Amino acid sequence: LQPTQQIQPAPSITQPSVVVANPTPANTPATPQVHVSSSEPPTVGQLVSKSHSGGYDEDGINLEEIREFAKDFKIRRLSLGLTQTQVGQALTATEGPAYSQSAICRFEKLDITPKSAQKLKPVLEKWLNEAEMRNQEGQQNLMEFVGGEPSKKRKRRTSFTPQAVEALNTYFEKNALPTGQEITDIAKELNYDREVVRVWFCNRRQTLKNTSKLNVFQIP
Amino acid sequence: LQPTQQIQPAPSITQPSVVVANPTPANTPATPQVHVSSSEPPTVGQLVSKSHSGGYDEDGINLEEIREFAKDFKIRRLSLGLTQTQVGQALTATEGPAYSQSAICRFEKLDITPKSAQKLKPVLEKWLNEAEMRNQEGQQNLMEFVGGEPSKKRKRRTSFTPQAVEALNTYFEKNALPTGQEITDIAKELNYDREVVRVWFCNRRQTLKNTSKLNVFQIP
DNA sequence: TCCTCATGTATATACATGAGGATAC
DNA sequence: TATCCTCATGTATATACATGAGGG
Repeated sequence: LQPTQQIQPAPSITQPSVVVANPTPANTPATPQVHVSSSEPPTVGQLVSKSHSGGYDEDGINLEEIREFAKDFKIRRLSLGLTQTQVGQALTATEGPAYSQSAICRFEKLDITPKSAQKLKPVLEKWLNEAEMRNQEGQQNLMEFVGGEPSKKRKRRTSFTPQAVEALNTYFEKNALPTGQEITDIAKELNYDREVVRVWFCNRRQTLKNTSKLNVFQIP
Repeated sequence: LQPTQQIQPAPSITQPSVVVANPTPANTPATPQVHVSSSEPPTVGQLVSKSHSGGYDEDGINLEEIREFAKDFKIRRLSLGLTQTQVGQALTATEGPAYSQSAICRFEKLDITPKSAQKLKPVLEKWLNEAEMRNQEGQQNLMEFVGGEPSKKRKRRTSFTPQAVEALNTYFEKNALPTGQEITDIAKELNYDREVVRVWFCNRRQTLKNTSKLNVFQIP
C-alpha cells in the first residue's frame, strides 16, 4: 500500500500526475527444481525454476539491472506521453526489430524470460533515447518520430498495484458508494489521485451492474 | 463441461472447427433490491438488480431474444471468418453508428445493459445480413465490404468455457505434461479439438515459467 | 509428432471521458 | 455553481489462444 511514485509528465500537457508503481505479484510459487526427468509426470511446482538470489540467472544475465530498466522505461515512456501501442507501432515502422504492443506490455511487466528481456533491452533503450532527443527539439518532432496524431491529450491510464486494488475492493464491499470525504480519505491512504479513486468506484459499480443482468440467467 | 457446438466455417478456408459455447458466469450474485434509499451505505448486494424471470426486464425488453441473438451473432460472425476487430472497424467506416472492438466484445458476452443491447441489436443485425450477402457473391466482396486484407487465414481463436478452463487447470495441476493419450482423452472429455487442448497445455506451461522468473523477487 | 521459446493476433478487462441529471450549495 | 452520480462507450493495457522456428 505504499510504493507509488508520482511522475510529472515532461510534455506541456496539463495533466494530473501519473502513478507508476512496482507491480507486485500476489502469487509466490517458489518451489525449486529445474528439470523433470523422473518417471513421475511433472507437476506445477517442478516447472517453476530456481531462485537466483545473486541477482544473476544461470545465463549470467543481470536480473536486477533488467528490472530496473523495465521500471525506468515505463516511467520515461509515460513522461513522453506515449502509449505502449505507440511504441509498438513506432518500432514496427522504424528500422530495427519490430515489436507489438503486447511485447512492450510483457516487457514492462517482466512477463518474459530473462533472455528475451536481455534481447529487448537495448532495442528499447536505443529507441527511447532517440524519442527523448526528438522530444527536446519540440513535441512536434516526437509525434512525427512516433508517427501519430498529436492526440487528444487523454489522461494517462493509472495503474493500481494489486495491493491497492485489493484494498479498494475491501472498501467497496463495505460501502459501494462512499461519500466525498471517504473518497478523499481512501485516496490519501492509498496515495492515489482522488479523482482516480472516485472514478474507480464509479467503474466498479457499473461493471457490477452490467455483468449481473443479462448474464445471470445464461447458465444453460 | 458439455454445452459446446462445433461450427463449420462458411468460407473456403481449410480450418479446424470452431468451438462456440455458452459462456456461463461462475459467480451468481442474485440478491434482489433495486434502489438504495436507506441511511445505510449501499453494499454490493444492493446494487445488483432484480431477477426477471419472465424473460422480460422492467423496460419490456425481451432478454431471451437478446441472448439468443448475441449467440447467433457470434456464430455467424465466426462463420464469415471475421474478428471482432474487423466488425468494429467496418462499423466505424460504414454509414450508421460506429462501435469499437470492445463494444462488440461486450455485446457478445452480454456485459452491457439490456437497453444498450436493445439499441445495438438492430445495428449489428443489419450489418451482419449485409456482410452475409456480400459473402455469397464471393469472399472478395466480403473482404472489400469489411475493408481489410484477405488476411492470412489464421485459425479462429477458440474460447473455452469457464468450466472447461477449470477442468483443464485441474488436470494441469495433477500433470503439467500429459502424454498424447491423456491429451486425447481430455479433449474428448471436454469436447474440444485435440490440437487446441495440446496447445493450451503448451501455453499454460510457458506462462507459468515466464511469470515466475524475473517477477518473483520484485516484491519491493 | 510433440516439445520449448519468442512473439504475434484476437479478445477481454480496466481506466477514462463526456453527456445528462440530481443535489447541495 | 460545484460536485457527484449514472450510463454508454471509448482507448490503453493485459491476457489467452495461435504460429512457426528449431530440436529430437
